[in-house]
Amino acid sequence: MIIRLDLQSELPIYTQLVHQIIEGIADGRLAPGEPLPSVRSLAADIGINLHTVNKAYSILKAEGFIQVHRQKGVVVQPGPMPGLTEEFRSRLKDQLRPLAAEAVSRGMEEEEFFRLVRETFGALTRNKGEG
Amino acid sequence: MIIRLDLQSELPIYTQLVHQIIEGIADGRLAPGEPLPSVRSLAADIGINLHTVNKAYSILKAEGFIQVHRQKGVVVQPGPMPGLTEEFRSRLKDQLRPLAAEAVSRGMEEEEFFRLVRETFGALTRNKGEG
Amino acid sequence: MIIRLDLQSELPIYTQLVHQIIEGIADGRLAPGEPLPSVRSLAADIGINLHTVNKAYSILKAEGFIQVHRQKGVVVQPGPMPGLTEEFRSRLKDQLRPLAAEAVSRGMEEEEFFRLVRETFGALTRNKGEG
Amino acid sequence: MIIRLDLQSELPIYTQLVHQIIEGIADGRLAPGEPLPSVRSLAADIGINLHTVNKAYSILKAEGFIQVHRQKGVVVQPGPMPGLTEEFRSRLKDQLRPLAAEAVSRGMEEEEFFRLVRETFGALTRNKGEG
DNA sequence: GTGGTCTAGACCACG
DNA sequence: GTGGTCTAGACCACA
Repeated sequence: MIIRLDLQSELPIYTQLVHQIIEGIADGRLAPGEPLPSVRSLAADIGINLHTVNKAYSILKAEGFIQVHRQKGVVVQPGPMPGLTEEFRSRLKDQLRPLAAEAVSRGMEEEEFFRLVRETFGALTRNKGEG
Repeated sequence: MIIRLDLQSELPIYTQLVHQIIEGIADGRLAPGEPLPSVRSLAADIGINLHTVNKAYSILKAEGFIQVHRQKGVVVQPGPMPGLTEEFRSRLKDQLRPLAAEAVSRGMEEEEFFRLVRETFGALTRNKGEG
Repeated sequence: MIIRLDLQSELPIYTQLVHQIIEGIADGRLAPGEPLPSVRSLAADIGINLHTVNKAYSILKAEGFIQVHRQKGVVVQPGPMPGLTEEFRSRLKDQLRPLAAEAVSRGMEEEEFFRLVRETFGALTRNKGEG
Repeated sequence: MIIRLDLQSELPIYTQLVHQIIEGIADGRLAPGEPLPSVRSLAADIGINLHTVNKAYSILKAEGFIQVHRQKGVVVQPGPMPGLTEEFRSRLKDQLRPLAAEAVSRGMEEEEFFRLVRETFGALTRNKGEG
């Protein structure tokens, strides 16, 4: 999978990495059980330190998106993905609120906001399973 | 306006402050031209550092959401609010993507995601102008 | 609080640190809301790297035993401590099992095993609140 | 005997194997003098590396829980099992302490802790000799 | 001054 | 070869 990083971004590299991998899982480019590159090789590939990759993997592991097998490697969670907990729904709403608020205060109509959301969501599910 | 801060949040306090004020503008609790508390009084009210309030106001001013007059104080932008630039649309999509991706990975249906977005957006516009 | 580390132990240093701090909370030497040393000063005090302390603090934070305030410092959880989840009970039993099994296979009587457990547990609660 | 392994566990596989066999001895499923599968067959049965089984057997042999004969194979210690050394008592207490401490911090009552210990211990001795 | 992030490089346990 | 741990040292955002 191709990883796109913006080293100038305000977002930490490991966060971008987490996002990219979750995105890969969401749109089907990363299938359950599929192996991920080792921390070393991924770090070398994208030109960052191995510890940064490690941190991203640790987060994904803690959240249940990937599994780390002892001294073997890393795979996309083959079993059930982390589910729709209330904690997640709550976090999602907390993160949507400032986005919606800025859109509203800039004068964005409900219609356009929904269109943007639909596009974003649709782009993930459209190709699902083809990857 | 009541400001809610989470001092343990990963989000910097000044960012939370920026969000809260934009939210206030979005839902109408803060009307154009309405005066905001001075840096000093707001800092004292919510028990945070002067610099923190200052940084939040600076960002809001730079983005055009408020005006800062040397003597007269701080007011919500009385003229045209910052508009729907392509830069904003692009940023909005970039920020929506990881949220949508995690929702999809966790098995959220399009329907529920839209419902959450609608709720969040609606909560802002429902009371608009009444505040 | 005095931290005792065994650098030769099979247990990672950060794990020992986590244990020591939880022990301090359990026996009352560390009261809710009490500040903990900064990562730098603690690392210097006990002669280890700041990252190792950081990892211990991160784990304690993730589990809810401490709070990390932005750019201020670290305090023992002032509110409700992490509770008695089923996940914890399950983990506790999983960790007790091999201990009990080795004791049994070495011929330890139930009576002595319980006595050891009672001593260990009692040593924590005996001085509670005097710390 | 059925061996249960968790390949995602933080515990090394060989440690899990050691635990399982000691547990088998403790609860009577493995009687003194009873033959154990060869390194090769056990490794094949549970689908792990030869070296891993070998390491587990080496530890069990070093501690005195099993005997390894060049040709005759591996048997559960037919003579006296490793006994209740002070070294073991000390290790046991060191391993119980962090468990008790976390339980106390999480607000577990002495009563429930003992109940869990009793259940765990009892589960081993209840069926002893029947296996 | 605080924690957060990132880099670089090392050694070890594991399988 | 893999991830896990530890060290050392640097820069930054935050308050």
